[in-house]
Amino acid sequence: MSLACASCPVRDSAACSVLSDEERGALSKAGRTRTLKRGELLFAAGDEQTACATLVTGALKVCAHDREGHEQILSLVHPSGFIGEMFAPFAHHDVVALTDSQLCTFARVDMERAIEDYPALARALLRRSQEDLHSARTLIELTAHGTAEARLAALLYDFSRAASKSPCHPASHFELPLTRGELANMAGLTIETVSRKLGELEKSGTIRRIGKRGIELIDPAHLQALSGSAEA
Amino acid sequence: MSLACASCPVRDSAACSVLSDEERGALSKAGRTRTLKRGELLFAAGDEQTACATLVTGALKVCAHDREGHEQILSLVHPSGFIGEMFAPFAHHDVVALTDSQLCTFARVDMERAIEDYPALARALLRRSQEDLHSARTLIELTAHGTAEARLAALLYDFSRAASKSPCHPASHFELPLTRGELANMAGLTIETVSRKLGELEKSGTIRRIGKRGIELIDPAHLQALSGSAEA
DNA sequence: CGGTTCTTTGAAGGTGATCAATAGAGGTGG
DNA sequence: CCACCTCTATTGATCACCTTCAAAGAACCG
Repeated sequence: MSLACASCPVRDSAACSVLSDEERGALSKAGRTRTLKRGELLFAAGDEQTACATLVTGALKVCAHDREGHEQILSLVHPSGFIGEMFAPFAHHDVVALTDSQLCTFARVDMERAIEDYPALARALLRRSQEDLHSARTLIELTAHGTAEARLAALLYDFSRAASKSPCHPASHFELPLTRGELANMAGLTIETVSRKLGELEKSGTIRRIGKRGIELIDPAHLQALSGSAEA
Repeated sequence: MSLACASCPVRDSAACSVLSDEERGALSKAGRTRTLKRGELLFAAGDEQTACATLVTGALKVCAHDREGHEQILSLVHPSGFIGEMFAPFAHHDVVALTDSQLCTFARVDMERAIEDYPALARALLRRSQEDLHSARTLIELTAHGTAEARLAALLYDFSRAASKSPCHPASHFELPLTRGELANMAGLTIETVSRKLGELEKSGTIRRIGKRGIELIDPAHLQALSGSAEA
């Protein structure tokens, strides 16, 4: 294997985990590892020769830009996530590293062939795509309604669950992969409002800020209540 | 064939269009047609025995509800669209008919079997799922930023393109499948603001309202300019 | 025609955006 | 090691926009 699949941290969770060792070995020959530093661009909107990739370590954001250059974050990608618009003639969005990251990249033609050769891979990608769809809809739910406080609470609660290993219980401490500006962007607010509301959440004893990026959940139930979410 | 595939209006565009006639015939034996009247529920959030469906005629909305009962529209489904969370243990969202609709429904187990038996179907659903993902992200882009006018303009422009047969040029006249309240919901605004802004768009000569649901685009370029979108 | 629902229009108030300045963190080079 | 610079975050004051509350008008259906 040209890629270090044997020691890959996402070998049991990425899309390729459904392949047998031989199949995975064959696919890995077509792939290339790549490392990105924080802020580096993986794919650019408009690229015609788009590739796909599985994120191994780090974090990415998928974002659009309006014609005035304002950025809108559409999705975050965590390890074992798959990125790539395999059926579009060109990439619609930029993909940027939020932190230093490692990936497996594949040329589009190779991935197309792999999907035809390995039906299980197509099913795995279908499953992943539907999960991405669900995440996108969750983000719609967060940003469409409610006050600034509710949106921020919902976003933080969502992140705390993403950071947790158990799917239901939120992590009590986590590091935001985002700057304040990116947080504001996702919540549809301004930096200043986010800063103020975080301060209020801290004063009310709901969270505690640790350094610039760290968040400790002191009262997760209250955070969830503020978010107005319908989850149990 | 138990379903009228031969005369189905979406036989060349739905996911099942990738199947051969015999394959489609076999699948259709497992499916059932269903008609819904405006407002009827197809799937309810929390349903454990979820099914899937292809929309043949009409229009659907996918929506979530927060604990106070407020609805949030997450997606619209047009004919040939596929609905169903095939990998989730239960449905996350309600699916409701916006107008009288016809569908082909399939039990989950039958669709799972079909995906395994017909790899081309899995690929078709993957493609469709990625398109749905792109639509969801477009909606995020619409609702996250900009003024009320920009959001409404973007939404209307999006609908006009969906109503058009040619993928790029907007339809000059179309019927909204949504009430004012649903429009407001999708744009993240109130009914009153939508009503006011529609009035302003009409006074400025950008659109014309025809009856309660009809919209005529008088100045599509201006509408697009107001939307702040990055499209060419 | 009366009832219900949806839409339009009006006036007041609040929430978050904007503008502006300060403070802190991280990095580089002297 | 510290000075310096840049980038990010916090805090404050003002204002505009949208929401909220309220009522009247229009469409639909019995």
